[in-house]
Amino acid sequence: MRDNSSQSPFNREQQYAAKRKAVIFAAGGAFRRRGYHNTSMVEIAKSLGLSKAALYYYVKSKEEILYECHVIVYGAMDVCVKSVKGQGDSGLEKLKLLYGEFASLLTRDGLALLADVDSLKGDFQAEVSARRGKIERAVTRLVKMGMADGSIKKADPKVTVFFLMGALNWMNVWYEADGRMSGEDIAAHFVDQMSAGIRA
Amino acid sequence: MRDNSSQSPFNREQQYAAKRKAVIFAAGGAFRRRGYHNTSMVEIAKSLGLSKAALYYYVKSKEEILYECHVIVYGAMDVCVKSVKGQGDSGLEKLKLLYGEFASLLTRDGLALLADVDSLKGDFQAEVSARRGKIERAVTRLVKMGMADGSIKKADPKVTVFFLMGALNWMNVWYEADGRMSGEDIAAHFVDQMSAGIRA
DNA sequence: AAATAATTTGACTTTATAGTCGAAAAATTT
DNA sequence: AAATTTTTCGACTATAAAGTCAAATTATTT
Repeated sequence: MRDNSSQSPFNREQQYAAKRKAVIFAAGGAFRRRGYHNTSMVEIAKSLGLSKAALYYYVKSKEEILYECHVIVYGAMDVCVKSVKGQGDSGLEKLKLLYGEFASLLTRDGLALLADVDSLKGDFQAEVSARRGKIERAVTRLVKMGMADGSIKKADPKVTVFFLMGALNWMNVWYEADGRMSGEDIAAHFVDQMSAGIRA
Repeated sequence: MRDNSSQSPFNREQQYAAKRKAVIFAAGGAFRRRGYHNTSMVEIAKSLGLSKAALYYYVKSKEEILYECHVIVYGAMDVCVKSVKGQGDSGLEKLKLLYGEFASLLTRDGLALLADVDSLKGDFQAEVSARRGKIERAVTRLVKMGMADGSIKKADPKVTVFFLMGALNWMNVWYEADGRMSGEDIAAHFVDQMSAGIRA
């Protein structure tokens, strides 16, 4: 009885977790491209070479997949928020760093800010809304800080944030890693256009 | 036998058209708020004090409603494109005028740029995509013009346009005519933030 | 007020797809 | 290689919501 419990390719739990993640990412990509309700469980299964029933060995429901997609992205965004803590001298500089992290996040790893929050019910929707709110508040905080320290032009903070988060959210619709332009180049462009729009 | 054929409240065709429009706008508002697939025909009907069956006296299918919603918005945007023709001295000035028209359009009349293009099939989707493409090209044209005449900072035109159209498209998600800020104020803010972002 | 036309409805059918389940197949352990 | 556990699947059920239709209701015309 060898103990393989910690060596990756032989570890049951890790294998399971990796496959579950593959299911969620395959689904997430399809959700981004065609929308949650326009993607069936059968299509997700086929894209992985599985039957629909096999999917339910890894997830409880289709809604749970959508929930996990959101949680993964907001988790990654939380990491961004932390990673820029303490960096940047002004509100604007801080915001540029954070926004750049967000933009490159969304051009990597197949992660996407899905819009389908309304397809979630009850606790799922509540938690996802809360996490989105948290991110939005982090951004708003920096915007207000910038307005206070004179690095960002004074204006309604909420609308300012909606504008720049909108541009980010819309990436799902058009961004495909098609090689025409690298994710980092797009991220750099976004930081430029965003910051020029609000600079004092 | 009086001839009422042209007096509005007694004209059959106009009555029918007005009611059909009410159906489409009620549905469009719900689609914007909760999404196409999260809105049932029964809900649309109830919001108008009708039964579901009555809806089908005015429209052929749910998909037709979504199609019409798109057509109405792109029609209104086409009008905007025409209305700013010949105005503005530089590419940037022209773009500001057009963008302002778009923004105030979307804060009036319950019109919204719906994202659910993928829920349309075949010809419906083809036509809506074509019309969206047309608008996008009109905007891109102005951006390129501005880059050529020196009023807009040189950068990748496509990404530049995606950014500013994204901010516009995202309005659906957050904008409610709740009085906190007037549509015109929001439109003015959007023009400012957009133009500052790309000005040479 | 009878006849005709427009509008609406309740009850029904159809359809797409989410989700279940017992058993088979594959991998792992003894 | 037998036993056990993990993974997969075919065939099924359940369900929500779209769409239909004949008949009832309401409005309009004669």
